[in-house]
Amino acid sequence: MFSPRQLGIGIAIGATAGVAGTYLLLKPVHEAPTAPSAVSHPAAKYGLPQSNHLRLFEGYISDFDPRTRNPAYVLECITKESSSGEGNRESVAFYEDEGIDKRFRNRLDDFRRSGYDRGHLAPAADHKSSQAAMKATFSLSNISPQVGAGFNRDYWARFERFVKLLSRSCDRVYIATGPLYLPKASGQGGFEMQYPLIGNAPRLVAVPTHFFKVILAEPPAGADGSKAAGSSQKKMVVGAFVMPNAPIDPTTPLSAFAVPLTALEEASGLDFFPAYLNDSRRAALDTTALSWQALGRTQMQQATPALKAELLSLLAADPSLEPQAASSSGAPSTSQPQSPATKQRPMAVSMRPFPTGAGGMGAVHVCEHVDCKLPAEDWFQAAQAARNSSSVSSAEQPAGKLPLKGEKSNGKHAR
DNA sequence: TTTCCTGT
Repeated sequence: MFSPRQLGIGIAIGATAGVAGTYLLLKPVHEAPTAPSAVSHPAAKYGLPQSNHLRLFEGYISDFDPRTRNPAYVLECITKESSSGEGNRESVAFYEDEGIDKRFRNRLDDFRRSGYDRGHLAPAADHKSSQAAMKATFSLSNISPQVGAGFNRDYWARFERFVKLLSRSCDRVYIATGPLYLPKASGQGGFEMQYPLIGNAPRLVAVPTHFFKVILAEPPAGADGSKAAGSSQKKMVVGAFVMPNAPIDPTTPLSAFAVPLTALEEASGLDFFPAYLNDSRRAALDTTALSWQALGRTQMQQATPALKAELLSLLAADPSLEPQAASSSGAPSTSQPQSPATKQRPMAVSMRPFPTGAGGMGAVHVCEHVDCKLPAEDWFQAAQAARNSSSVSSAEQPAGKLPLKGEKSNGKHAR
């Protein structure tokens, strides 16, 4: 009668209903919605033990798990507007979430000299519409310990940028991000959990073995009247990805990390986007996700030049080939006229055909919507180079760097 | 168009 799942849903609804405009950084929002009086079971006369803390911030929600001292998940919604603007992280510092009791929250000291980065789950770059919005992402209730080099500062950062770019081809992008603690196979067919912890016992912060992102993107509303007619055919864009909290080969295609939602939900205990995902949608998307994962892993493991060329040709297939599978897979329910809808796709992203992709009950996998390759691994260097060349607008020579070196050497010589 | 850490 009072299953944890029902409770969770009730809490979520109660909390979000009160959010509207009143989210405050320091307000202990977890107290109101989880009031023990909400449960009338006789065993709960003196209240239920509290284990999770729902924290509402401008731009995102964190469901903080005090056992691991990580968020259980962080949920955000980004748009082109929210992810661009004046927000600047230079003047922002991480801060402890005083809305969580001292016994339960993670602390700045936990991360100091831990060897791990303070990794944003809702990325700072997703919330640049105002300085306040960006600052909110620096609350430690949005932070998990992440491996820095090779992961948080590299592949994961590129993944975040990939997700952010979805907000250019979709109206709204809903993203659930969180840690995973995945067991390893132990000797005799069993499993065991093994992961580091940082901080001081007993107030330890778990270091997740993996991180996930679940993406649910709304297709753009018709910009013109002509598109409005086809709006019912616009498909939601959905995908789930899981990556190890470890350095990742920068050449790995993103599709190699696509996972079936069902598997992620079974591993995490979380039911994602329950107001949209139902069993049939989930099943269709899971099939597609496995296909993309297999493609990506094949690409990763057997990257002989010949196979690379073959895969590249497959990936670069003509966009006009788009969802043929509706006819081939024999899903009669999805008997939509395909021609108008497919031609109206947003610009700047390459539409990709994939045989098992159709029949997603109104949804397509992320890898069908855009190339599930990440931007070039040297995109930061490229951006820096572009910045340098633009700042040295008149003089194209790299001499702009020389004065810096000269200053340093001058300082040394002065001594 | 990005992540972060290190001292006194």
